Amino acid sequence: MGYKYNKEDILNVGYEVFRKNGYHNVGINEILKESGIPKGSFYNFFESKEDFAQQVINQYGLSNQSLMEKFFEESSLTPIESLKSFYAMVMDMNEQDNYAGGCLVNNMSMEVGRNIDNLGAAANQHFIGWLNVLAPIIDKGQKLEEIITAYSPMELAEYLHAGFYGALSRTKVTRSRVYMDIWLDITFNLIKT
Amino acid sequence: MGYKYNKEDILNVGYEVFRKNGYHNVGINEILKESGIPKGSFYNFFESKEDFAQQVINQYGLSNQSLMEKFFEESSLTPIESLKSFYAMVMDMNEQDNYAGGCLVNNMSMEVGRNIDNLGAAANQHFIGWLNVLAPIIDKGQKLEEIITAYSPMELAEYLHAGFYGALSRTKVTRSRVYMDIWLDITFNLIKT
DNA sequence: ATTAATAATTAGACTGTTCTGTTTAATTTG
DNA sequence: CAAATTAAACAGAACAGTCTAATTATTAAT
Repeated sequence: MGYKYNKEDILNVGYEVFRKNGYHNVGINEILKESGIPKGSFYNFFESKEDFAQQVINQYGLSNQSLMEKFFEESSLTPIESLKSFYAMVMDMNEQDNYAGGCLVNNMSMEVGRNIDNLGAAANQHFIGWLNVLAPIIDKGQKLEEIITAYSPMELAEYLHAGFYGALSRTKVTRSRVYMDIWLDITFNLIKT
Repeated sequence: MGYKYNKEDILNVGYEVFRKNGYHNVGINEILKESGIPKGSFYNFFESKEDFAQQVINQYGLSNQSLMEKFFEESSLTPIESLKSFYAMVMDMNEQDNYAGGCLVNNMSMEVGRNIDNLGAAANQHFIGWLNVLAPIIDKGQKLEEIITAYSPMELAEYLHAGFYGALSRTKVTRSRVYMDIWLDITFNLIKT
């Protein structure tokens, strides 16, 4: 028999709350209230708010990477179509969320990436992990002559990554997916052979 | 003779501090300390922290729009080269800043754009203002057959805008302009005819 | 198997600091 | 002298984190 609470439940609450409300805008008490655990238990599991946030980032970063790997493994489409359908799926998820949260790792990276070194480094590490999932798919697409070869797979992966997050961030204030859809259309028209 | 302090000095301090450290991470006391004014004077000029931040956003948003307009007016390059050199200039400025702050309006839009409506709306308004500076230049480039015509000037403006901010945000955690430079190269190769 | 000892977890009151914003009085300007 | 501004003490709430005690789970001994 385990104890009453477990870390993962608290991390999941942290994920949702941080993603929607940011880091400095969220107090520990909000995490406690949402997860129903008392303060003593929280500080038994986590050293500090910063340590907690780092574990939240790591949990989401790794689970998102698994999701990406699984998506591309299971996809029966060609590389470029597979990539496009991946972004379309993420965009659908964001629409269902009413464009409220965006990506936790990107939000954290922007808000505290330069002020809290550990959190910035964690965010960057997961970005690199995700890019390393994209690059081999792009490589395949290039070898199949679906995707332009003027740039390396990693360069194009960064290009997709940056463009997508730029477009995603626009949805936060426009509350519309219009330009995110256009981003997808333009990007995949431009990188195809 | 005016009084001892004026709003613009305080707004400039707010610009620098908010840009580098965010909104919720910055207390009024930090603004007071940096600008050397007492609390009473601050609340004489501004209704609240939120009101202050909104005026900071508006001042920077408008001044950046003027800077853009002036840049393109004075540029002797062709439209597409003019656009590219504009982004190169902004990238240089960001490098000189050691990738520490990024764009105030974008940062605010990301951190509080969805939680503090007034600030989100202000950020979005300035984004639209900037896009409306870019679009006519893109239009000219299309008419000169320098730029692809498959997408409208506004669509391409959003594409540049989103991609640039995505690439810019990457510099915050990588502390390197490598992929920002690659973004510039890829983007302008892809949108040229 | 039961019990005793130990370790981990739960619980929430409490601390000291920082937060935004208020208030009242002094000072400066037109 | 009247209005605007300056000045800083003050208030109340929220903040991250600590502390002591209680309960619960695990391990060791019998």
